Amino acid sequence: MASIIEVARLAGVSTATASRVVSASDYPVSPATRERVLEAARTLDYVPNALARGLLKSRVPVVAVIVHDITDPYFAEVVRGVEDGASAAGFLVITCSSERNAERERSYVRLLRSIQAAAVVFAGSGLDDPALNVEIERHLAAMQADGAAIVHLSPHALGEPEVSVDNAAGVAAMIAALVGLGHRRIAFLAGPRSLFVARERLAGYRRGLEAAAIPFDEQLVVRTSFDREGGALGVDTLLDAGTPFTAVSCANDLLALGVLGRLAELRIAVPGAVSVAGFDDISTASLTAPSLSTVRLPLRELGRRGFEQADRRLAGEEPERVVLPTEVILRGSTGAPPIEALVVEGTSTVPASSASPAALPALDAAAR
Amino acid sequence: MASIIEVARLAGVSTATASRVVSASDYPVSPATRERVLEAARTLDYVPNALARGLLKSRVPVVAVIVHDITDPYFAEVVRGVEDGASAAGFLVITCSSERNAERERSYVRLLRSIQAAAVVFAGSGLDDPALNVEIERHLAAMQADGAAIVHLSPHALGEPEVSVDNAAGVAAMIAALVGLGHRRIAFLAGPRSLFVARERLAGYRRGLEAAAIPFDEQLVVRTSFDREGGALGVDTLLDAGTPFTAVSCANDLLALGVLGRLAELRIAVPGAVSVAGFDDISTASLTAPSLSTVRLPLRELGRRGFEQADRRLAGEEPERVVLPTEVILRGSTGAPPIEALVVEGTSTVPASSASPAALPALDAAAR
DNA sequence: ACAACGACAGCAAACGTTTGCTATTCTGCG
DNA sequence: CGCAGAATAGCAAACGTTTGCTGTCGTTGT
Repeated sequence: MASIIEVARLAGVSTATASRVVSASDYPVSPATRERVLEAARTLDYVPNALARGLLKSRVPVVAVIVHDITDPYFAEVVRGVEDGASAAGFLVITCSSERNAERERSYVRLLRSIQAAAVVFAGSGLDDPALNVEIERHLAAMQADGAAIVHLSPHALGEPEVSVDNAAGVAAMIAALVGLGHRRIAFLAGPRSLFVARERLAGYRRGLEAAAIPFDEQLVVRTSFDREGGALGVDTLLDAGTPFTAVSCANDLLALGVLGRLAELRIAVPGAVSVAGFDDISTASLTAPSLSTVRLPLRELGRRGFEQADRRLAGEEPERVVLPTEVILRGSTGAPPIEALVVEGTSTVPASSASPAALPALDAAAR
Repeated sequence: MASIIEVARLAGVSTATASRVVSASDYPVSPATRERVLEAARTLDYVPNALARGLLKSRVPVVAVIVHDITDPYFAEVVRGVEDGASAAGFLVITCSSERNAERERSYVRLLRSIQAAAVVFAGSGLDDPALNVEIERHLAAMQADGAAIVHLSPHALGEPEVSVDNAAGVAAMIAALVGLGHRRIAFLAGPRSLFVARERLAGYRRGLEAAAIPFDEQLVVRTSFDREGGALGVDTLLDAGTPFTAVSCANDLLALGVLGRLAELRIAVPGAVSVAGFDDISTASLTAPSLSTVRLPLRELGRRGFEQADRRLAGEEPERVVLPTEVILRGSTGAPPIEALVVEGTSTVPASSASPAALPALDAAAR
């Protein structure tokens, strides 16, 4: 691998001059000399060594996006948004998937710090591992002190994200829509307790309930992992608990997909017996049977703004907090609650714990 | 950001000794000294500078995966496979999405070369831009000469991939399955002409036809982009051409998803009027309505083997070519062809170009 | 004709590591 | 008691850049 020294030698100039030519500095170099250097660089297939350069400049033109799970379409879409902006601005984007493992996240942050990445964008929320978070935050602080830009797209241990989506309002809006359809007993699959974003969405659920003057029932919220398995498991948990419900709202689409799957296995009609709603509007949502009602998040836009924010910081400008709006999309998986459920709800105010399973009359343990 | 010099000073040792401690070299250092250095490093929050280290060692413990499209589940799954292996071996994985843009791919390769990544895994096939490919190959050759491992998971400009999936056999098997169901007029959505992998799959289609002694009809293959839009467009093209068909086999699932969507819009029954088959078995495939028949690829395994291969090369061992098997998964989107079509096929051997549109009797331009 | 200045080129230091070699200390053995 | 040799520690060079400073022209203005 040719170095600038060889380029300089071949061009018959000093390394200083050669450097000034190849790095497109604004230092004056005569056209003739410049041409000779360029020619030499071409001949030798010269590629500047980013390490040496970064060593000196303490910054490498890379923006990293840290995601929880690279197979989750939510993150894929956000990454693409970041790419939209970053590539245009001459940065290269690298994606790091923590697999929801705080230790791995720590490793990535360390790597990024040690290669002096210009910016790191956290697409997912914090991981709630106190010990490791302390370390991660220390790295981030050090990077920021070094001039790097750190941007969060979700709530995290240290506070509010720079750019985000109004999760709580989104869920609340979906709850309102469900209530509008006639539902009163709405279960909520909240995702993992450890994810900040999951907590926000849960808060949205409570807020939505409150707005409709429906009492919160702990029995109706179940916490699982943020994936399809979690959704299936959630259905089982809900059914086992025996508390009646006519709709289940999920903290993300993957959960809802799992719910749909499990419900289909159990031959429970959607939306006939139970309505199902997701959150995120990943591309699969419109393809399922029935198609999934969900809350659309401007994911790509979120990524784009995330980069914008980073770029702004790099330029020394003040950050500017932005919250993107969401939109409820009603598709085939939601409908009016079954008649029996309405009757039960309408005629009595049975306490949740002792309510009859009238909302799902056809269901008993044997059916599963 | 504390450097090793400060650590050494604080510990009261030379940088050499400090380096030997923090880099876990096997050079002997007395326990007492070691402890002092470690303590100092902890106090100062020392993080080794990967740039300086890489500058000297000419290798950074990073394996990069280059994909075409980060939102494509196919690639996400492969990346995850690479991560499985790489993380275990102490490498960090970074994903670079070229967006099928050869120039961007070139930039990534340059970056990777210039940061001395230990390995780069190409998940997708080559991009068929001769000029840029020459440059990319030059970079790769230089990296390899430098000790980096380059692994291809798909056919590319310079030849066979180190690890791959038997694309042609997979498609051929699907064609055989379709033929087994009674289909004779099978269209093929081939994806873009410029993708090597698309060509392989098209070859599989021809081979499958040949095995069933069905003549190849150029009218039945349509080339589009490798995404949902391509699938929808493919349906339109096929219908416009007027050549009858009872099944459409797609070169990937995204195309098939697009086909399913467009067919639903046109109210053409699947599999009643047309059977649809995909390729890849992305996770969405089992969730659509009807669920998608497809060819399952061991994607995660592919990624895992890809890393294995890279690791082997890094260790100086000989590469070992491996081809992973595929499996046909028949779900709800395929079935027997409609009766009318069978009659037409059975009673006459009308040349393709003048065949009546009997295979899709309910269809005319007005319907769309 | 001379001073002053602008345009260009080169020297060498610095970035933060690793490592070959040399220097020092200590141990144990003859 | 002297010495070989093991066990440690340190010196300094090297990796490939960038850039402040200095030096050398040639040109312009008076």
